[in-house]
Amino acid sequence: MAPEPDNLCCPGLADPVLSEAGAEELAQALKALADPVRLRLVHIVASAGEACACDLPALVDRSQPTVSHHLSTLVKAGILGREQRGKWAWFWVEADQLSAVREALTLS
Amino acid sequence: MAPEPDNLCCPGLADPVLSEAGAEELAQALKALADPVRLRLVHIVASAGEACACDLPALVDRSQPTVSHHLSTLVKAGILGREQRGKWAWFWVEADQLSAVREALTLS
DNA sequence: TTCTTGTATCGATGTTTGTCGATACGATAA
DNA sequence: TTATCGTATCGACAAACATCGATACAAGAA
Repeated sequence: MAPEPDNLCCPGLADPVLSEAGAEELAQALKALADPVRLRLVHIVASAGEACACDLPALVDRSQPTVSHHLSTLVKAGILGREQRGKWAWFWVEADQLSAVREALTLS
Repeated sequence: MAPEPDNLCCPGLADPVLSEAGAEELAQALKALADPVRLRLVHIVASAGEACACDLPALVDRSQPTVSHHLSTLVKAGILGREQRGKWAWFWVEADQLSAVREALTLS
């Protein structure tokens, strides 16, 4: 396959541009965004500034448990913030985290 | 759950910011990027400008079929370009597609 | 406290996905 | 042509995931 273990055919190919750990972390954030329902949830919340969970199942046409699971995924990934207000759960977009993902996708 | 079918508790929540089809398409591109091995492949290729497939299995520590499968996923998503040169397959980053993904992640 | 209601968790299921060994395809070399 | 070698495809398998119904939890209302 390759000519030699450490005599690569392409120059500059040995530099660890993106570490294994860094790739794992970025992939985790991208995975949270790489679902059509979650993308729509993020856009809906972003366009409203804030949104309470009560409206979201109807807007994305999914069951309440499914939406809850997706929201929890997005919160865990740091893309959405969450706050309980009375009996309602409110969500907003963590713009910084989204920017970080965007910038991590900027290659040299 | 929600107060009324079309009397939402949050203003501006009914606008279809991101269509279902648009979400599906963007999710597809993000899914192609949302894997640590594929992310490292993209970064390796980007840092070298071009890379032939021969070196990549060793650099990402995966078998040749696995790397071939990942490269094919990235090419299908439009993130990598591919050209056969003699018996070697060469890859490069399609910067435009990557920029498009980045921009699609910019909310308002 | 008891009742009501919004949200999260549990359990199950069908689908997708990352991975590899074996094998087929393709292009150069002999 | 035949042999060699780089790459893609096939088949299989385990792990991850999206989804939902049922149920548990939590917070206000009565």
